[in-house]
Amino acid sequence: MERYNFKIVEKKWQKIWENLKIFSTKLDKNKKKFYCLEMFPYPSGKIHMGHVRNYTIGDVLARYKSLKGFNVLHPMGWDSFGMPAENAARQNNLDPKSWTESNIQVMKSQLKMLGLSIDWSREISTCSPDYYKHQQEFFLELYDKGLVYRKEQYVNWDPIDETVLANEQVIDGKGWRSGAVVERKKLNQWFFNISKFSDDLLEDLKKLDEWPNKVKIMQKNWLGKSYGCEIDFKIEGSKNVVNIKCYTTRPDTLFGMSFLALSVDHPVAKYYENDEEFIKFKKECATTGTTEESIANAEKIGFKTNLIALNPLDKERKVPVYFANFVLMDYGLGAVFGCPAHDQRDLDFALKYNLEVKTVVTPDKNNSQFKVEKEAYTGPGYIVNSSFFDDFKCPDESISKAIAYLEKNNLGKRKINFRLKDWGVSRQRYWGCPIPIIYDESGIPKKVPRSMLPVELPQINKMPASGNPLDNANEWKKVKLDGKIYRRETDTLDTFVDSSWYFLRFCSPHKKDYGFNLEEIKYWMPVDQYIGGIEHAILHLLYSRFFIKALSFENESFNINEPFKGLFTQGMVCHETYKDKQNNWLSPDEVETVNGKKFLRNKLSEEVIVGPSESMSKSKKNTIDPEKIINSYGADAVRLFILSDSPPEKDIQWSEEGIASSHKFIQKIWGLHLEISSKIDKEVEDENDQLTRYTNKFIKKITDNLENFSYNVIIANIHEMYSFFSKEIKIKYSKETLVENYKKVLITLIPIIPHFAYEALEILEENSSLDWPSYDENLLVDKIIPIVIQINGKKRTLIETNRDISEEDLIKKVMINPNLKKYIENKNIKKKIFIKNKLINIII
RNA sequence: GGGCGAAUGGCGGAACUGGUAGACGCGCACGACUCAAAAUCGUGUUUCGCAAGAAGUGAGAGUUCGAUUCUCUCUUCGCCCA
Repeated sequence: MERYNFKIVEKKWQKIWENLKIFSTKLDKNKKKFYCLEMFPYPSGKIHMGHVRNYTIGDVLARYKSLKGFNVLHPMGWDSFGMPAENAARQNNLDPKSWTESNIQVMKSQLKMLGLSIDWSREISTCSPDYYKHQQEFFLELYDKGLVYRKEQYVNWDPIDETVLANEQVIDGKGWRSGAVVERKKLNQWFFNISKFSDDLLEDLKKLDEWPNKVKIMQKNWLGKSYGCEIDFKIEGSKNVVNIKCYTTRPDTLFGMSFLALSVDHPVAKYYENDEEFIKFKKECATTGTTEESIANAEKIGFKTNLIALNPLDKERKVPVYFANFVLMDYGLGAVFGCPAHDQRDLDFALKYNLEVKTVVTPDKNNSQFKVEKEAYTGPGYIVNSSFFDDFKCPDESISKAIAYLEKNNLGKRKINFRLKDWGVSRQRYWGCPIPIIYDESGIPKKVPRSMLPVELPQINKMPASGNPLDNANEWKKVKLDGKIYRRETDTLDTFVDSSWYFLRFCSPHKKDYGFNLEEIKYWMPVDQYIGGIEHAILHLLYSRFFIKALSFENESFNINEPFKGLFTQGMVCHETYKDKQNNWLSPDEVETVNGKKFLRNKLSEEVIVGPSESMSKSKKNTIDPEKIINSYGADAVRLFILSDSPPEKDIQWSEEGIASSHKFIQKIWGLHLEISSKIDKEVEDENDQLTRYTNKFIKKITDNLENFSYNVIIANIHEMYSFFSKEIKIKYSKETLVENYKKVLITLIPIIPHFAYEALEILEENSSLDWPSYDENLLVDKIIPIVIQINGKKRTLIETNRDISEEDLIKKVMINPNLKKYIENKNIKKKIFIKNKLINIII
């Protein structure tokens, strides 16, 4: 048998597809469009198995939709700005641009090896001025709409590297590279007013019925809408401070208040700026870090002021006012009242500073003895010890009645609050999109005129050891405009901005005067199916949704609400982990299997410690290089395996046995192919229709499973098809019948193993246009079917019988069935449950 | 601490709206080919049992003629938020 040579065949078809430009797409209003998009990669060096999985899943869908007759847009680009390029450039003594560009070349050729149906004529790269020019235009557009503003915010500052650190670069309060203790530093930064759209972002989630529920819930929690109340507290003890406003979601526990806590950044803090003790306390707070989690886990500490807050419901109750490290200025109003009995954080604080703990909610109305001591009670119940709030049902009734009371008496105001904060887009980095802003001598910002866009990054030869090169690019920083000298903004945009609109750019990638062509995005948008990792469930997807809303804000011609109609989140690719006796990680290449046990490849006497299968990562050395695998097994085998073992939304375990078996299977269907294509055409009398019936069912299964993303089941269907066909073709069929069915099967294989399928179709001299095969509903139903016979709900046997048999006729058959005799004989039949064409259950 | 999800053979997993549990693959066993091995092909493979049969989808209950599927309680694991 002639073996299938994937090396020749795959190269051949990739070349044909490229030369014929069959994947390049044009706007065609007569055809229904389908926009299939996978999250574009960061060009980090080489592709990894995660990319292979992501892009294979997308390619299956794109090729399927295209065979279905859709006008498919399936583009690819590069998310090519970002910190790794700066780090790599520092390490290798070169500049981020050339590092990035050479990575793109490598990864592009690797992606091409996979045989993806990508329209490469639409390729974009976010670090190209052709791309970021339009991003700068959008920035100015949002600026004009009042959606961009500047304010001071704290950043993590590394005093040794003289650089701003992202949260993930701060490890145990120290800079990841320098090890220096990170400081909190206030900087003027640019913000997008995403919180303006909080309600829209929340409301429109309801429309996204093709998104995983999980992602919608995560976004909902992130937006964090809460219904509460602003309460005005009268303050005694200072002539400067007469009142402080607090936001609370639990005004019903106001009678349990025993202190008021302020953020150290609260406006009231200015009266303590000269207090040495306060300065010391503020410094101590600064070491806790800026993430919500580190604040939550830190010990609760406070600084007692001389202020006294009056409980608005009972002026006789006066409580101390503290500054506390667990109150954040950017949530609510930077001030909260503490009710220790019903909030664990408040309770920790109260116990530390010996403050009153007054129980005001009881879980049980009849239990007057209930008293909170070491553990706050946050569950439902009834209000107690609260004067005219007593007996309110907690929480729903009590909260709404409390708010109503406070509003009526002018003590507070109903208020909705969101957890979502505005999006800080300034990054003190070189390798990002320059912010198109200049400052005059007095520091007043001014937009760079459109005619001067793009603001291009200055060329550098290598990254300096520390600091941002833009700060030192004196020539670049200086701008002459209308006879005046301006200084450029040296911050660049967060790379999440780059990826917030790239899907629009794909619709008109070559348009010079604007980021997109309205007619084209009206045809292509929204993305019908977006595919990527769950790690982007919140930020990237939320920012993209915001960006679309910001573009459509005050712009009626841009009437897109949501960028992604369907979302699919694929699982990770995992592999076993290996360690030697010295506890060093080993890569799969260093391990050899002998008789089911794993040994060191170069020292077969030493057994390897096999760890659990974990997501592939360089640090655990359990990565597999896709290029190597493609070279030894072929792209089709890789595609087949990456789809076969697990549902696409779950994690998959990469295994050597698995990929080898996929490769073998392709050889096996090639054998089937040779057998069918070499059949001699003979007259066949009385040909049965089993093959045609089977093919019909097969097409239905594949089609249904493609629609449901049950790609792993499709592979199982193909295995079944193989074994059915190999047996069935031994029975006499005319070549015509054989080829007709087999051809349909081959077309369904195109999305999965395209090179193989095209090669096989070509040998069959099938030059007609390729359309997704339809199935005949009539042929899906069999005339003879098995019916389950149950006695007392237990399956006893199967009876093969005509379809649509009546209950009476079936009972007759049951009665004479020898296997059933012993169960029914001399028994009283109490009841019969008959489900047509499925089963009969006889109760005795 | 809260939210969401999951749990099916030795392993990955399949099972339509409650109706034949374990498809398909891996692994394993046996057989064929071979001097032998690899490769390939064939057969078998939930557990207990020689068999008839019985048990069986994390544990326990419930609804139902019938539950992997629906409800409740619990256990373990994963993810997200804190």
